[in-house]
Amino acid sequence: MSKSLESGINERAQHFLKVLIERYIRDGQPVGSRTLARDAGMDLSPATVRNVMADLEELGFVASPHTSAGRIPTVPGYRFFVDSLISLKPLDEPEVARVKDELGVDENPLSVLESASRLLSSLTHLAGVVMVPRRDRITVKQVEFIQLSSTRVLTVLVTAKGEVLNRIIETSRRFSPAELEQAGNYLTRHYAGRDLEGMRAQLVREMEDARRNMNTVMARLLEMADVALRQDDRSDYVMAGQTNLMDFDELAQMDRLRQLFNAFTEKQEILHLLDRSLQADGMQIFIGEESGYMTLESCSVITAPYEVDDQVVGVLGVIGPTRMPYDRVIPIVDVTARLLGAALKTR
Amino acid sequence: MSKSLESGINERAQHFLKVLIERYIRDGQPVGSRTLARDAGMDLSPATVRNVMADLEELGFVASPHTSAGRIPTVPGYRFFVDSLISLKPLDEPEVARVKDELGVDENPLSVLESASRLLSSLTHLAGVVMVPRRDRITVKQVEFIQLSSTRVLTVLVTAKGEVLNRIIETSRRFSPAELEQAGNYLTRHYAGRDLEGMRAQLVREMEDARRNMNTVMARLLEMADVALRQDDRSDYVMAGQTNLMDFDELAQMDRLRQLFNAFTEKQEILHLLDRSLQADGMQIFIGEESGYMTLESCSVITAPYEVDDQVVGVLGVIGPTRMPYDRVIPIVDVTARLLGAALKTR
DNA sequence: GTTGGCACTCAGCTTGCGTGAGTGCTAAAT
DNA sequence: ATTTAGCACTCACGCAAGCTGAGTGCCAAC
Repeated sequence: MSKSLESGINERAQHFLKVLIERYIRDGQPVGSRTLARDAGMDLSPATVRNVMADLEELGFVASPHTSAGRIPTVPGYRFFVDSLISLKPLDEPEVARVKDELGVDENPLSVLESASRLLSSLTHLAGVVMVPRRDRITVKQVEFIQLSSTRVLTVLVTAKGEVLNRIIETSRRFSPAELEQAGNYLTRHYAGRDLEGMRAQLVREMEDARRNMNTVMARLLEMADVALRQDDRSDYVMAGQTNLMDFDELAQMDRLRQLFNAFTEKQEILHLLDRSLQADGMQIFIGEESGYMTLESCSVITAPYEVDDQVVGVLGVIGPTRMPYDRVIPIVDVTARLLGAALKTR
Repeated sequence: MSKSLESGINERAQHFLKVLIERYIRDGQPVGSRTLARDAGMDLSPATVRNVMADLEELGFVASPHTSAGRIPTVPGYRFFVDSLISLKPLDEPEVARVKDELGVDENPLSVLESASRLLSSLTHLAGVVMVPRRDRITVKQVEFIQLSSTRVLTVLVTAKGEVLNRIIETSRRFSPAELEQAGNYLTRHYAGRDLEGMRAQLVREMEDARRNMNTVMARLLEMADVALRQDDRSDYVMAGQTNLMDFDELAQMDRLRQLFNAFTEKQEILHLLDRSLQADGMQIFIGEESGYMTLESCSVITAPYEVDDQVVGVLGVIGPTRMPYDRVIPIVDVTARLLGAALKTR
């Protein structure tokens, strides 16, 4: 209607939106024109602010829960805020030190992940989540085969970091212990230092060779190894601080909370979301309904990928109510992701 | 005071208490004299019932939340009820069949446990919990040692059921692959079929022998094996249906719920309780504060040990509000424990 | 020992009222 | 043309009053 509207959202309106959202995030109350006029520090009267608010409401950035309530941000409002208005509050030195420290102490890779999710939840007072690294980028140091029964063979993969992966495979034919040992030694000798994916590719090539040279025993053994490597442990995550979410009154209704906690134990929905974030590299922010899951209604999810040796191997993040302190949370997720990557680096 | 009181609690009073508790469990409302008079089916007037109630209150079996409210059971009331008054409602055929069925389908021992806890929670609408079996009673079929580095050896124990246990041990001395293989073969040959405990006992004896005969290499190897077997995986449990507990209004306050869910993720408190139940064999019922944990205030826990080949290897049970249908839940826990034992039996 | 009657209690619901925070609109001021 | 003051209006929320119903304890009669 008015000319200033046609040109979209002007400087001043943006400033008001920013202040409004910051205020709302701080104390969870709808923000009225009086308060906002004071907070914005621009020496304007509440009446003027009301005009601006009306514009912002028209544009869909804010809404009022009822006629005489003041305004709260909408999802598009938050979106615009995090995309264009936010001033991030980086962690201070002691905090960074703490993250480094707590990620450093442990040997066992799994408990490093657990520390990370505990850190995320305790720094943000939200729920922290860390996807376990994809294994196919992990380097293998040693391969052993152990006969379990006439048709079952246990494959033991030892990773460079000293983790041990077990895989049981059914074989069509019985192998002698000597053959198995030989196969293990062969793989260890020729493949050590490669990641699973690399091993698999190489294996396929050698299988061709063996078949051409009519070395059927070798071909069979390689085939078996291929099956073992192909078995992808389906992805998983570790989580901490779920109960933090009980403190937010926007999630205080039992049915909402129940849905949410069910999603946490079912895992697949969260896992799917994490996987999407893994594809789209870089930090991801899902605000409210944006994630597309009913269970995460009125929740926001912030994720960041973490990399080991310049390879993205997983994502981590936090889950909390839409009304969360993005300016603090985003740097926390970011830093944790970086430092987790560093902590997982081959020692 | 009155003559009937001195002689403790008489037949009729017991009947009233039973009916009252059944009624209260059914619909969660304090039970008044009028209702109780009707329910008890003894053709007595409310006034008479009131007299009896006054006696029961004096004895501490019931209490009234406020002056004009009717009575609800106290913890001692529930206690007396489950010890002396309860009429259990056994599962019907289809239900037993369902339990058998769902415990039977899976191969993997861990997912059998998960099925069990899911079953418990879905049959009772409470939270189901299953402790993972103690390993030291489990029979070992095969032992292998794999050199990881100069001082680290991976022990692979294959159980009779095809489970694989990994243990990494630090050794004081370097062993050759041949020595390790020999040791593995030796243990597999001489110890296969025994449980971990049995192996450990035998091992100690042979170590003595070896030392006497100055066979130091053998002594060292046996020592190493001893370390591997001694490593107890600390106990753990699987749980299902936690969110069921959100439906009970006696647990609907956020702080209570939060404490409870924290206890579920912390694990040690629950674990300790399960362990106590494991010591005291037979079914255990902890009502409200009886368990001694603040976090389980106004919760009851019902556990039963499950056995494989006449050996108690673990416990399972349910956690729910004090006001739970004990008459249904007790048989469910009982049957599930029996059938889980059967499902885990060596095939 | 059992019962009816009676006075009493008290949680919970409804109703009405006042208050305060906030709005939109209009007309005047800058 | 923007900003502001003023005004009427809306509505959640809190509070007190009042009513109702379920229930009790006690007493006197059966």
